[in-house]
Amino acid sequence: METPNFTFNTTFQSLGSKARLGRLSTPHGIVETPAFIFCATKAAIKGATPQNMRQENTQIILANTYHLMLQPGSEIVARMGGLHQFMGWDGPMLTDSGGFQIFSLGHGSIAEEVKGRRHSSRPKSLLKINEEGATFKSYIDGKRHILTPEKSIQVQRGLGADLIVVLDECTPFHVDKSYTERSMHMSHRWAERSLKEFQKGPSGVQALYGITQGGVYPDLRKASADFVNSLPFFGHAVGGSLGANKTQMAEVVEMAMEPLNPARPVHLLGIGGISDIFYGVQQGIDTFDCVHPTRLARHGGALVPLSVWENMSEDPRGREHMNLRNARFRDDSRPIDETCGCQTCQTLSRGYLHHLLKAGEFLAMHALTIHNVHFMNRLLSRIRQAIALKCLEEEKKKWIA
RNA sequence: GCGGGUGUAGCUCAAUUGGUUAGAGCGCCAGUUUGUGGUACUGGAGGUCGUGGGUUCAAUUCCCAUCACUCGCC
Repeated sequence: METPNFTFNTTFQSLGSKARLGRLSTPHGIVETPAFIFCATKAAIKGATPQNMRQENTQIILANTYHLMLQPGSEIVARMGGLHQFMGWDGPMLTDSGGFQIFSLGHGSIAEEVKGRRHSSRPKSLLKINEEGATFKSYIDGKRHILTPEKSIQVQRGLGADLIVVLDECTPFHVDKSYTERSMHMSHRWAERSLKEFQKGPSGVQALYGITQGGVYPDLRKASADFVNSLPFFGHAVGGSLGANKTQMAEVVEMAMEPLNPARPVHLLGIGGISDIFYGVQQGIDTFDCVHPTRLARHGGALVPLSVWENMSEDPRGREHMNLRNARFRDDSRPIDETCGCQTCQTLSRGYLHHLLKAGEFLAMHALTIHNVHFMNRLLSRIRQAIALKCLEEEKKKWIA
């Protein structure tokens, strides 16, 4: 399973938990893990430039196969020199398989159900799913597309990210065990087909991640882990339904992680809350990705550590961000977080950001995105430091209550 | 000065032949956002229905007066 130009080494293993430090080496650079991967869905971080991302200490970003295959198409990106050159990001990069979007965007309610939520009125665009692959309508022009495991790998090859992922079916939370089991086996067959297609390509250019399925069922999670362990994937991603709430998610992550081969890096798909990251790290997760930090920024939310609430004499329990749209920030001349070193906190006040949000100025989203990106990179950096110093529990108390 | 029109939530407007706690959008106040269809979703506060009379069991609704704004004509 050695993939030329790609290596993953555990540089430190905690004794108290499964938390570990690692070095994930790619042709575009090294990622110190645990690390957070920001979502540049359509080859763009919404509201920030690649320079902004580098300036705020970003190690790695991700782009979405689903969106890019529809617009502008992987051929265009390939002709433009691949994603790195296309978007001006020369660091490590990952693309997902497009599987999740087909189900979450297509089924309408599944995205919500997957994460234990409800209500959605999106049009259904998923037309058919069978052994061959998934047929869906483009949300852009209604054109029919078929995404097969082979096609997903081909598209990702054209996009040219360092780390790529096998196509899977993301089962919604509400389905029963028998459906989850059948779906898991089909995703396994898709994984084998993805791997076979992957091996037809040039070696040493990209590394492939396999995904563990099994929903909330311990025996299925074990079977799926055994399966991905048995194939020569470079890394693993924890996928499928993680349950209906945070408590169940913790249980699922634990049961999914336990049997996975520790020699390979493990990515937890789509998770990015502060408390979730601490939990994941303690279960041995090496990388996370989530739209939360950047989406939250666009809605006026700034991620903050506990000290911010303490400085305002407010109860910090359960809070991970401040809503700068709140009227109480109208005449607050302090930065979001006095201890933050980001560009936004160096120059802009809460009161000004509040005004920008109220006035609908794009600058608000830009400034908050930069802050949240810096925050996540700082958080993960502190977590790595704490793991090395064997004080992760103490560190955690500085970020969440 | 004469004639017409309009006055309902902070704003733009709805309210069935007069009939129970007068609605919506936006705004405002707050909450939610976890493998991103870029500005979504949920909840909440807020009205002496221009003012004063009158008719009626009952008036935002009908009548009179009055004020404000507005259009047209002398």
